[in-house]
Amino acid sequence: MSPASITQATLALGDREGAQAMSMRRIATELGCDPMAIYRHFPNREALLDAVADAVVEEVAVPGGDQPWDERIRGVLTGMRTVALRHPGIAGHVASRPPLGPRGRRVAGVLSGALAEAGLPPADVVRAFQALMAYAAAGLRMAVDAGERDARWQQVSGMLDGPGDQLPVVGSAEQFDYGLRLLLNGIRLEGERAAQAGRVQSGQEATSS
Amino acid sequence: MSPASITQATLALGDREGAQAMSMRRIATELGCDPMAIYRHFPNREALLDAVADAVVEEVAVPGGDQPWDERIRGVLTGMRTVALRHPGIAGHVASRPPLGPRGRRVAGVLSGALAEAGLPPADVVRAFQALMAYAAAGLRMAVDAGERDARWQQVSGMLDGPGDQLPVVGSAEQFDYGLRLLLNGIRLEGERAAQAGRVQSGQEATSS
DNA sequence: ACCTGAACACCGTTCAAGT
DNA sequence: ACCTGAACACCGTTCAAGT
Repeated sequence: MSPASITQATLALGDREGAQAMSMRRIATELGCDPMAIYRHFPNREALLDAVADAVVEEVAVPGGDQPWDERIRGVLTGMRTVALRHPGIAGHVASRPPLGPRGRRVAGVLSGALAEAGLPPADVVRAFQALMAYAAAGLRMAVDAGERDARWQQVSGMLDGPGDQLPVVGSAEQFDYGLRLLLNGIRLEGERAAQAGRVQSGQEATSS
Repeated sequence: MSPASITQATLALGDREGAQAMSMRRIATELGCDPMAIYRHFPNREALLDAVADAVVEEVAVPGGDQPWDERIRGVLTGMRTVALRHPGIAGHVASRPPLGPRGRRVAGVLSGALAEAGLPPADVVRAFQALMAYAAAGLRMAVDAGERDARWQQVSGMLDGPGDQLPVVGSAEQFDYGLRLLLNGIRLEGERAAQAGRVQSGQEATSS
């Protein structure tokens, strides 16, 4: 009985039987102990789920620094999505929180480094970081909901009278990539503007209108 | 006792005492009836919350068609955020679902119309629509969480060693607007590319490389 | 036939009683 | 001092019993 063993058992239970199986009582049954024993290692259920989410984030492969900044952002965010979807029980919790556990900071570091390299000033790095995390969380949640919760997102496609059957599935990887491309395009533009403004301010003339 | 009166009572209760006050039992107490009476008008709790969310979406002002497409998107999405935050009890539920109730379709119509006007082909209208809804939901959720749930998002600013105190507050309107600008910039670029590709395909030459 | 409320199968967490 | 499990204060929903 340690924080790590409780975390692992909770993750396994969620993988096997879904999010609502991860109750303190069911987890205790899985561990063969009293529900109250868990409270000796975690202050409450939320703290335990945070630990499980952080364990999942550890599986995300961090792209090497040799790749261009946009590829690093794409890699780390699609990695988070893929890894979380391998663990359906905890995916919803991963989506609802920033990756700020000990393991999650690695991910945050990649993102902020890449955004700085894109040319964003420090204040905008924070803004863009939060926008990316928000988008990644929502994309993950759509994927989770599409699988388990309802068919309502499916109606969206029907409403917007596009080319019928060939529309991207809601919450799909392709759908996720498209939104990410929009954001990365927007970030690239912001970075270029900031670089140009910097050049003008330092006395050099801009080369294009 | 009608669906509408139950919906209104639930909304008022949530506004006054928060999300977790909206239990079937508390709602029944508010209405002065048996909890089971509600089930004669709604199949389950989720359906009731959907109705409450839809009632809130009705308050969103739909921008006039004379405004440019990006202003219409900005207007309708910030409107959803503002209106939802006026009703903190149900805001989390609004964030977790697409606005597909009878009233929500108005919002969906504005977005898809604006995206088509931006020059996106039909399949991309659906993709961009979903990306925008995902971002709006996540931004709303950040605002809700920042207020009620935890201070963890606040740590983000601290980690990314920006200019200390002057960083945008997590979940703030300013933060929301920044991410929206990134997306709208990305959409504008996509629309221009699609227009250019269309021109090339129809035999006209592109004017720039 | 319609309506009610007792009962079922759960929750997370507290706290007093045991070792 | 440490640990346990009974108990508290709730859930959403079913269903049998009443009118």
